[in-house]
Amino acid sequence: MTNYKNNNFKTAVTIAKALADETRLRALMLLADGPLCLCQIVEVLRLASSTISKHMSILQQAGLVTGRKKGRWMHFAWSDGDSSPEARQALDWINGTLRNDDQIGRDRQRLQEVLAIEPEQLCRKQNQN
Amino acid sequence: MTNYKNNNFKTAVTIAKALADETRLRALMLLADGPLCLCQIVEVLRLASSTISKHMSILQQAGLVTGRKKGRWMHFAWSDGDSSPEARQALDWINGTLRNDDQIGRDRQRLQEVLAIEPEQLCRKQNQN
DNA sequence: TTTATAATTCGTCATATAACGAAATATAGC
DNA sequence: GCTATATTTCGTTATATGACGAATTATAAA
Repeated sequence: MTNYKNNNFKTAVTIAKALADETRLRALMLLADGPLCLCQIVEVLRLASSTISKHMSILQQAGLVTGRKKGRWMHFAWSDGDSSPEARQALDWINGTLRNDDQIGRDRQRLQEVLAIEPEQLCRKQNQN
Repeated sequence: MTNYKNNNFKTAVTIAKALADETRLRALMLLADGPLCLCQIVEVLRLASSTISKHMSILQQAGLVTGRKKGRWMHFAWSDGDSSPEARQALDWINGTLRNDDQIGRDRQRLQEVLAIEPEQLCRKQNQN
C-alpha cells in the first residue's frame, strides 16, 4: 500500500503538447548532434527569435531540453541525463521516428551551412532589421 | 542510394497532436484492457457523445486506435498489429508512462462500474435528455 | 418499409496557441 | 559606470482547437 501520488498524467500531457508542433519538433531534432544557441536555430528555421525563444521555453518546461547561459549565448541541448524518465522515453521515440526523415534531413543540411558562419556575425545580422 | 520519400515527420506531428489532449489520453488508456463502444467511453468521461466521437476520430487518424462497426455499436480498440511502427512506439510510451497514474486509475475504476451496466441501457440514458 | 437508436457530422462559441515586432532584461567588453 | 548585443517578455492578431446541442446517417428490430 502506498500514498505515493502518481502524477505522470500532467507530465505526459505537457510532453505531448510540447511535441505537438512542427517547429518544436524541428528545433528539437536540430539538437541531435550537440548544443546550439538560439540564433543558430533561428537561422535554420527562419522564424523570429522571439518565436523560437518561446518554443525553446516550452521544450524546456516539458523537460525535453536544457538551456544554459554561456556568456551572452544560451546553449540549448537535449536533456539526456537529468530529465524525467518520461521525457527521456519521449526523446527516444521522437529521435527514432524522425532520425531519417526528409524534412529533418534538409534542416540538418542547412544547419551545416549555418555552423560555418561565426555566431557573432549571425546574431548581428538578425538584429539589424 | 534511395528515392524513398521518408515522411515520418507528418506522421509524428499527427501522433503527437493526437496525444496532446487530456481527454484523448484518458480515452486511449480506457482501452488498455480491451475494446469499448462509444457510449461506454462517454459514460466514464462524462462528455457529450459528439465530443468523444470527434476525439476517437482523431485517435484513429493518428493510427493509435481502430474503430470497427459491430451492429449499431462502434468498437474502439488499440491498433496493435496493423498500425505504423511510429504509432506502436507512441502507444508503448503512453502506456508505460500512464499505466500507474492516479487519474487513469480513477477512470479505470469508473469503467468497472460502467461495464456492469448493459450497453443498451447506457445509450438510452444518454440519448433521452 | 417503418421506427428506434448508436454514432457521426455540422454550426457555433469560447479558449488556446503560434506568429510577429517592440520593449525589456542580462551579460561582455570598453 | 556605459555601450553593444543575445535573449526574453509583452502586447497584439490570426488561426486552431475543444466543447456543446441539433441535425444527419446508418444499422437493427418491428
